[in-house]
Amino acid sequence: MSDAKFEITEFLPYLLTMAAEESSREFRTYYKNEYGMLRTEWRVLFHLGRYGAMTATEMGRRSKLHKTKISRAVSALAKRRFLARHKIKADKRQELLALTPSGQAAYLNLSGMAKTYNASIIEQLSRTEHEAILRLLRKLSKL
Amino acid sequence: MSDAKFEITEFLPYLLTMAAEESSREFRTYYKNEYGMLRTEWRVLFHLGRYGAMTATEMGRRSKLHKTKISRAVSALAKRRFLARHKIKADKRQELLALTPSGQAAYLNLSGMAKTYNASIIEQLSRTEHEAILRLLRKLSKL
DNA sequence: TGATAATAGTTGATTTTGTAACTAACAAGC
DNA sequence: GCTTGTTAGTTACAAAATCAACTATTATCA
Repeated sequence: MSDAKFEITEFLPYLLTMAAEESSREFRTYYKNEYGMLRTEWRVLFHLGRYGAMTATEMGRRSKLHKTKISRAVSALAKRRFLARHKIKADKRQELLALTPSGQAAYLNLSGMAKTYNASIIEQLSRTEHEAILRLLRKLSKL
Repeated sequence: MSDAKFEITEFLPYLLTMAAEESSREFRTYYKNEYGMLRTEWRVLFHLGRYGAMTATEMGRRSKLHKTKISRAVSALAKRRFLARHKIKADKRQELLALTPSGQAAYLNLSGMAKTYNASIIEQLSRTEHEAILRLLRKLSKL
């Protein structure tokens, strides 16, 4: 950088956005073509599959998705029977969201693909690079 | 990773998206609050400021933005007099886009802020980390 | 108790994006 | 010239994201 003109390819928000879009776009074909899911739906599915049944609020806390996005994703997934809503007796406002068997199957399939896809990116990096990148991304994304 | 359960915080498309959103969100306040710009508009402004006047097609090639996005951003910037369109005699389909003085001023201000903002992120990293990250991001974003 | 506030989740209106179709101008070949 | 194909850029419509307002329920506390 020093005092040369500022290049956009040095600007991290820009680079991150491009890299995120590119890598997400590629993975998107899996959940979109095979299950007709949107990204938010895939994320909700993932969270339920990976961390078990939870309420929408808990989902929001974990996934950092806005409640309206979650609400719509849950409706879409419920309509296609990937998840079911269960009433909670103690509090009628809440409902427990849980994957159905076909939701489970979709989760297993997609998360397997995610793992493979991820590995294919990571194998291009050295161990040190990989660790540095995870550290930075986690810090930046405030996870 | 090995054979433990796959965590979403290891999944690069997810981490990149979160980090991109977080870092972009923060910078967005600058061009949004002070100039009422959208991200695409800021990018167009940046490209004109940094690389000089060019046509919309050339802008698309450099910025990797879709022509409809560029078209709309240019309209918005032209309406607010940040840029002006100049006819090209040799080809009536094209027009040269160039910043006006107030567009120049906005560019100088915002790119200065971008540089500072970027430096504040980078200073948290070692030189090796910084280089590793730039390399990965440029590779992933296919720049 | 009963009034007020807070929480869970949904819905609607507005804005922004994405995709495709379109118009106008130029290029190439006959 | 005339037909066909390309290219530059805009517009229209659909999909999605964002933000605010809303309903229903539970919590707080005088």
